[in-house]
Amino acid sequence: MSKPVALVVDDETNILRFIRANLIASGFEVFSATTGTEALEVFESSNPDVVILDIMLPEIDGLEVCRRIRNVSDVSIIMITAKDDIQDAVEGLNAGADDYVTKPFAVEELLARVNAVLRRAKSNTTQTQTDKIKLGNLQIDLAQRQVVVNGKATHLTPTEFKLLTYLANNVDRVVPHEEILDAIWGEEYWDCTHYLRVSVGRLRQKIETDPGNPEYIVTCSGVGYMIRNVKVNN
Amino acid sequence: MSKPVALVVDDETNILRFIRANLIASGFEVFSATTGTEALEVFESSNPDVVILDIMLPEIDGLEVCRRIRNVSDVSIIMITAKDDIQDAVEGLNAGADDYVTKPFAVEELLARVNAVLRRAKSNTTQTQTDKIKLGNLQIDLAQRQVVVNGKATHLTPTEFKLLTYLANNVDRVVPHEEILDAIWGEEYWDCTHYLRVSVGRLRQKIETDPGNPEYIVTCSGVGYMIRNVKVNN
DNA sequence: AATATTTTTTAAAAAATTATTAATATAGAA
DNA sequence: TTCTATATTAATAATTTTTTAAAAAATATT
Repeated sequence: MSKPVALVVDDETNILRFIRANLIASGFEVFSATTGTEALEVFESSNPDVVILDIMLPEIDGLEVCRRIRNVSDVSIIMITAKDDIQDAVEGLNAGADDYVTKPFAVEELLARVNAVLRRAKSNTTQTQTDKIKLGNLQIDLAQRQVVVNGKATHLTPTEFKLLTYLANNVDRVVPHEEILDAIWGEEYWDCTHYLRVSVGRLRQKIETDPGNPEYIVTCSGVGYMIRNVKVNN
Repeated sequence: MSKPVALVVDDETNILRFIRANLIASGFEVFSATTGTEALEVFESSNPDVVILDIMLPEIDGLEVCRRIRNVSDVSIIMITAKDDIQDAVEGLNAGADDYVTKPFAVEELLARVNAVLRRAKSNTTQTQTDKIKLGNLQIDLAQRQVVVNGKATHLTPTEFKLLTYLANNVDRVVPHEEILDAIWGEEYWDCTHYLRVSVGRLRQKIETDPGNPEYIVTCSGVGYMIRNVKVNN
């Protein structure tokens, strides 16, 4: 593999330079940004393996940047937060960060976190992330975030896509409502089966030949949903 | 299923009483301890589903208790830590805790965490539990929540499924009506043998070759039902 | 064998769960 | 800002599952 790519976002240029230098010394290719808006732009173009993100930022704050990145990517994110501000850290994790370090920090600590997070990310991707999942006549293209049903490309909304891939990663297993809600909407939504129902309904409209008699996503009354690897005859 | 068991460890007896009361109100069976040493003893004997653990404890501190429990068990552990002490929280998670709440906390928050942690733990076990039970020509597919009889898959309703797996986990033993009702419907239904009869009837329709002369689920008049591991000749 | 008890079967009513639809709210993009 | 796509919410229709009750069959008891 070539050099890992890091994106560092901090408005204090001293700190930014400092982190940059150390990451480069550790063998990273480093991009940087000093505002939230710039961060999102650079993120698009640099496609980093890890993002190091200060919470205090002008324009769009770090939490918001984190959420937006999370919306479109599973990249590793480490937040930098002021010491003793546990609230920030917790919010960061809720917004989808993988870890955080408190300011001021020793470089070694930051590097250790970065490496730990990358290690975890790597072991996850080798396990789960093939870039295409096939289920009968259904193809899920994880990279392009679209599905191909009977050869026809179909656009899915973010929620629909997450829902479909979650189920697809658990083929032939009834996944309980709670678990799906946990995974897609977040733990605090475990109760909101109605969200799930509406989304499953829309997803069926898009991927099932006859949405009223679903082939792929079958419902298990009282329990949850299961996606089936349907047999096709060719 | 019977009540979930919680172990609460705190040296401040006011807080302890407070948490106890709320957990009991939420349907938990609660054990408690006020020191680290006592906590480890009670843990052994009570075998709880979740441990709520204050970090500040006399004798052995909460972190150490957490580590020692982790050494021998995968039970869910929630740490209670002083507000703003982010270091504690981080160490707690490193020591193997599943979550933490900061003091002072609202009861609702603690209960929400407890339930979230238990939900996660539960969904993990359903995933890992062996995914098939075989009894002669009968296969119970735990992941897909269906039975396969002579190669033909049949869908089961929640009650039917619970009933069948309960019996299957007690092969070749007559399970008394009362016990089944306790386990499937709940202890307040121990009396409702008619529910059981109807359900057994429907289950037989689905799994027996000749429901009138059941091979698998045999009835023991006046006592209960037994599922048999029938021999097949191949 | 006759009677009582227990169990099975059946069907209908009731309850719970799920699907569908449409209106409203929200977020991101032009 | 306004526009567009998406998500949430709520109401209602459809379906599935459970409960209830009663009659028929089987089993046990006297």
